[in-house]
Amino acid sequence: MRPSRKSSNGTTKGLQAEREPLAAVIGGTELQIAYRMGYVLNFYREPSFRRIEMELGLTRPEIVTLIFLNFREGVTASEICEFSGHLKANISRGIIALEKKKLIRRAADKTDSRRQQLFMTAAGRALYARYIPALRERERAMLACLTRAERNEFERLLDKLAAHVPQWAALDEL
Amino acid sequence: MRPSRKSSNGTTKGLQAEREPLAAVIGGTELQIAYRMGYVLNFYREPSFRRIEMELGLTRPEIVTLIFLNFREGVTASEICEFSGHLKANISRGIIALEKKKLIRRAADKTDSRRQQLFMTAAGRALYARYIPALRERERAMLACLTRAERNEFERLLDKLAAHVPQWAALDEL
DNA sequence: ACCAGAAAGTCTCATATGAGACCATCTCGA
DNA sequence: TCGAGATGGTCTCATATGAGACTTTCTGGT
Repeated sequence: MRPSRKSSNGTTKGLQAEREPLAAVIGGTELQIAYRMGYVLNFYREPSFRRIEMELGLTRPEIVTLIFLNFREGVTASEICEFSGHLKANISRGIIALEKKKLIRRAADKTDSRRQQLFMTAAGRALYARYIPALRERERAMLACLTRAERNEFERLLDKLAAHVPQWAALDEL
Repeated sequence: MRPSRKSSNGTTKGLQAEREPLAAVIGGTELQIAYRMGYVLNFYREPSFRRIEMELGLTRPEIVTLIFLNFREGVTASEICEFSGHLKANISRGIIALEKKKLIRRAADKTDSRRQQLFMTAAGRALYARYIPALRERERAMLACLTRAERNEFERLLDKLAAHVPQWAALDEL
């Protein structure tokens, strides 16, 4: 499932109500919780990411790579894959592109010459600084309807869910 | 951000621990809550969807369209866009493909000849029945680590977030 | 010390997707 | 009643993506 549009023309009117209360539609599918997570997340993430893609000429793997590098320099491509969920082919392409644009640089890992550690350049840091505020602000807006206590609880539950991902993510039968 | 791989070879070992506790990485980016939502959701959604894509030869818009139709017949393309987050061009293509495969049928809306209402065929229902159990089961697995009370609370918070989406989703400045 | 298999990263190919133009129909105000 | 603009849906084009083959390097068991 991919994100959401403003009806593709500029309004979000359709969301407000009209023929059915929103809740009726949202809760309608069988996958209640998963669907809602996707619904909220899509509206948060997609418009911002698309904007970054268009205005700064970055692909998603590139955007995500810079986010990870900002968090910790020296990270490798496969670590980014592991935690971003992008396919390694795409992260690889993104890294090549980022290096070409001088936004990151690579250094062979001394202990394992297959790996290459990644580092931001000043230009990379500058570009990152141009798009991250909007993402932060939009996250804030998304959560604004929750009380502080609710937000804390929501985060706690998400942490718990995230910590348990390894227990079921590998179950391909599902 | 798109989903997650099993390191691309078949194991999920990298997730378990190794160089850093998972939590350190997960919580590392600035966008704590948004990132975690994406992380969990990706591991839930992507493997299942990819499997459906490959085994049943459906695209994502097609999968989603069948899910919506199962919930309510007679829905139109733009309604599916509105709540699924897919672009209308893609839903349109999906609908055309689904009709070609005889999984749905279309009927012009009498009151507005631009719109066309969509209905599942028996074959569509049968195909839907083939993939939905795995999605349900995987959602169950994802939530299994929560107590019943936590799950209820999580759902309540998601509902609240979803209900407030219209208040900020349109803010393009963000 | 060796070899089978795993892991990191790159590449190719086919395809699904995003952007946006386009057409037809509808709506609403003057 | 007319015309401007909104809306539903389709199409085209360029591009990002998924699948998976491939190379090189590392690892663990014998």
